[in-house]
Amino acid sequence: MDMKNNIKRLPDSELEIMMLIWEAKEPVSSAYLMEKLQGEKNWVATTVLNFLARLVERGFLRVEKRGRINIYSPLVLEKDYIEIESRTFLERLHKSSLKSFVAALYDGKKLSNEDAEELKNYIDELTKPGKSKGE
Amino acid sequence: MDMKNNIKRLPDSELEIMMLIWEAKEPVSSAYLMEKLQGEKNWVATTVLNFLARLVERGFLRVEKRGRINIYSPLVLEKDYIEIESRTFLERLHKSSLKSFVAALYDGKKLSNEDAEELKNYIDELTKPGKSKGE
DNA sequence: ACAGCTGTTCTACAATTGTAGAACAAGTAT
DNA sequence: ATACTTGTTCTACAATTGTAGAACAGCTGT
Repeated sequence: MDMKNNIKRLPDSELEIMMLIWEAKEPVSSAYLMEKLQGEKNWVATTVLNFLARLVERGFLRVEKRGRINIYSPLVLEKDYIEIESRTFLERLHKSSLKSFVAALYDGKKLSNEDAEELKNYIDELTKPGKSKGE
Repeated sequence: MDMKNNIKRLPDSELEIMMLIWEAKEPVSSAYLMEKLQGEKNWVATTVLNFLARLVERGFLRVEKRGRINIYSPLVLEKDYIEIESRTFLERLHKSSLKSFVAALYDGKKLSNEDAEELKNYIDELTKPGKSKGE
């Protein structure tokens, strides 16, 4: 119940692997990952396998041998990891100001008015009284 | 005019230094930085000086010798760096969905209703027709 | 002019990360 | 049973990052 606290930031490559595994919604084999990485990254098998091994060491993955092949499943929840990373990112680069974050994107023209609208509606939902999520 | 394109992500420590320099709004000495880092980090002088040297190599800082001491000024705009990092972060962890980002913070209870309100008002401003900044 | 002091630059080194060859082990085909 | 194939584990190594001692250079006080 405090496993969530010692989640440490992952290096880029390992995060990329984790994202694919989380996305899969179920335990995956390295073959599945190689498949998904087609075109994207041109990592040879051992490279990917090494990242997977490191993720296991870090406690991010659990590996289960099914015959000769390895099946990996996440031990850290995507939600938890993303939440922590998002918070620390906001803290480090925006002094925890979400407004500053949004402003940065908007200034860079990377946030369209449509995105802004969507977000506004979403926030409206969140802040609508009576709508207290969690229970 | 394309210096902005080869901005590369900084390692944590160097970013921390850059943030202080940007915040200063004017060229600073290493002494000033040591001052600011008091309590925060317990880096000895050479450590900080080394980070500064690396930032100069990377093209993030310009150094000007004033007598025996070094005065550093940013060559990369805070705005540009933050914008790029924010965009890539959103891309990598949230598939570019700002809504997903906000949801992560809110779920983690790290986004208070006040913050949400503030952001909503801000977005209202942004999307208010006629208010097209930039031209 | 000389000895100290102090900011700067060089050099060093361990840990981490990206990347992959070498070696190995467990099925598979014959 | 034997050789082949193929996923896995070991080992390796260069580049990057965090961290700082050693050496150096320019004031400063006497």
